Amino acid sequence: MSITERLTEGVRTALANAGLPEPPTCVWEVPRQPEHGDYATNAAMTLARAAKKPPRQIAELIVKHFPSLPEVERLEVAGPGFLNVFLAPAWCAGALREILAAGDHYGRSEAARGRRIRLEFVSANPTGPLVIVNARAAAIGDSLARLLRSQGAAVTTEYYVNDAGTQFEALARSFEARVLQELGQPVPLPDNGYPGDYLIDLARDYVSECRAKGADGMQALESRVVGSERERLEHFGRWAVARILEQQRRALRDYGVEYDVWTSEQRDVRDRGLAEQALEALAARGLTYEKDGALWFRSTEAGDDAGDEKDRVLRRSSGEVTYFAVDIANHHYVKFADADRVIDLFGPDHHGYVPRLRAAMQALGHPAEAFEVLIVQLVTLLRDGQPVRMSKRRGEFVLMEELLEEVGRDAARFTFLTRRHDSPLEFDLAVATRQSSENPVYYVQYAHARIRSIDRQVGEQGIAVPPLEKADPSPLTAPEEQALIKRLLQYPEVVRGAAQALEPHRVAYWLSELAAAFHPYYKNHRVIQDDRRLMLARLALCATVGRVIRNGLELLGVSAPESM
RNA sequence: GCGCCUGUAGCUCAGUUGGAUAGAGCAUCGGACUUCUAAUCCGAGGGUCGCAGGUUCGACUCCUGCCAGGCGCACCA
Repeated sequence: MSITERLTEGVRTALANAGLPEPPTCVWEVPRQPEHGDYATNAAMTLARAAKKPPRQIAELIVKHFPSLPEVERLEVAGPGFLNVFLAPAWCAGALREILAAGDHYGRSEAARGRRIRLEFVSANPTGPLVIVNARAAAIGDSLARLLRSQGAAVTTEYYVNDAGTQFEALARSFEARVLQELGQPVPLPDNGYPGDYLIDLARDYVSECRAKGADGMQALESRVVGSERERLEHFGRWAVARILEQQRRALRDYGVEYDVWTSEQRDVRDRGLAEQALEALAARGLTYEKDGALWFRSTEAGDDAGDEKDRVLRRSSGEVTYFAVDIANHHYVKFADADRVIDLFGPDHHGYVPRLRAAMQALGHPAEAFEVLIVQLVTLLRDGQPVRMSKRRGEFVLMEELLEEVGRDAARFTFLTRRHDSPLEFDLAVATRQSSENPVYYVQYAHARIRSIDRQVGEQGIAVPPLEKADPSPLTAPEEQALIKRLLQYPEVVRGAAQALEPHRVAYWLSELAAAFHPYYKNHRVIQDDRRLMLARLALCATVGRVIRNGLELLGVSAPESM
């Protein structure tokens, strides 16, 4: 049980003893000012109306009837009715040993045990390489998966491959044109084609691979380019998608992001006839109608509050199902098949699409809270203060690989994770590169490296150290030491809060604060010294800080270096 | 025109689900290395929380209306 849970229990007991009603919730916060205690609650103020007593009086009653707990040194009533809790130093120091014993388990919980979560992120069209905003979504999505798993949830991460439909065809046509150009034929790039140089490179690869197979290969190629349109698009499209997907997968792997599932729109949804099945399910609920030869979804009736009060097409008059229809099927039959909660990370260009998808999910019987969409806002890339224009269509962009090369994986991930996902982000490449040594990520990592360095010194000096989780922490009486320990005790609740709110940036900020508490301590107090009892206690404290930094950085997918 | 996101220190961003005197990093200025790593530490300056109302014991946080920027409003995805 966490500290705040214990405190909440104490408050409830006190209220019961005092004959007062219980609050619906008891929210604890860590006050900004140390003199306001280690934890504070406004329970008395929220109770004032129901109890018909002034807040301060209620708080006094809580203090009077509060049970004796080993965690608590004293309680104070302050301000308009705050209840401030001061933790007992001896208990805090003792908790250090429990953290060390918990090891990489510290910060984990079973709060989400039994929850099955499907988490989709990045899912860029397989029509080009990944770019910077994809790196942002990858960092957030991957960290979310780690956070949710740390709370016991069974998370399946998914990359949805949009390998069908209009954009797939555009890619296929563009690639075919590049192949023909490579063969010396002066064919133009189609309208709405993809002009990027990467397709020229791919076409060159394609042709040289055919050539490498000798006469057979070239013959196969020649028969391909004269096939029916459907055959040609299928062949060139599949080939290009497979290559581009492989590039994307490699870039993500270099970034430390691996997926559990790569869903193919064509293979896993369309070929299984799930779209038609979804349309029937909606029709059975009376939520579709025919108009102008097309099949429509009664979006507004189903709760689509996008504001434009328009119904949405599910099947075009041409007979083709829309992306929307396929997506409904994907969510309903594929994602929800083995999950009770579905989370999608979308770009801001898709936010208008969310209400209709949400409406469709609810129409198909999924509770509103079971389907969540996080909008990951755009990254404005600056180079020397000037915005870098990016357009996949015009073939101008900064690749995810280039970002990694310039600023590094850890710095890139940490930077993305120090912003809320729904906040637009400015990323100045020149600044990030030039000032990389002053990036907050290095501040946190350096704290870890310093701790490791102490361990190395201990080893080199031949100092015998018994298992630190059994060390006596009572010599840790300095204010900085007490403050560090109390901060370490907050970690599990920070992680839980971040997981619950789907906000990994909370962990990143908290780690910076932990490092900010450690560095001055390191400066002012020598760990290795003659007083053996004190040294062992400090070694235990440092080991705990190092452990928590490792655990926290792991949740962000950032490495904890042994030395820097 | 309608909808979504954003607006907090010179810059980039946090702000604990409505709490106490609004914070961090960078940048600027001034100090600290004979000692476990100076990618560090100590100190200083810097604010009409876009604007105006409202809700209440209390508002950066919630509501309404404006202003500014970004994005979206297809039988595209």
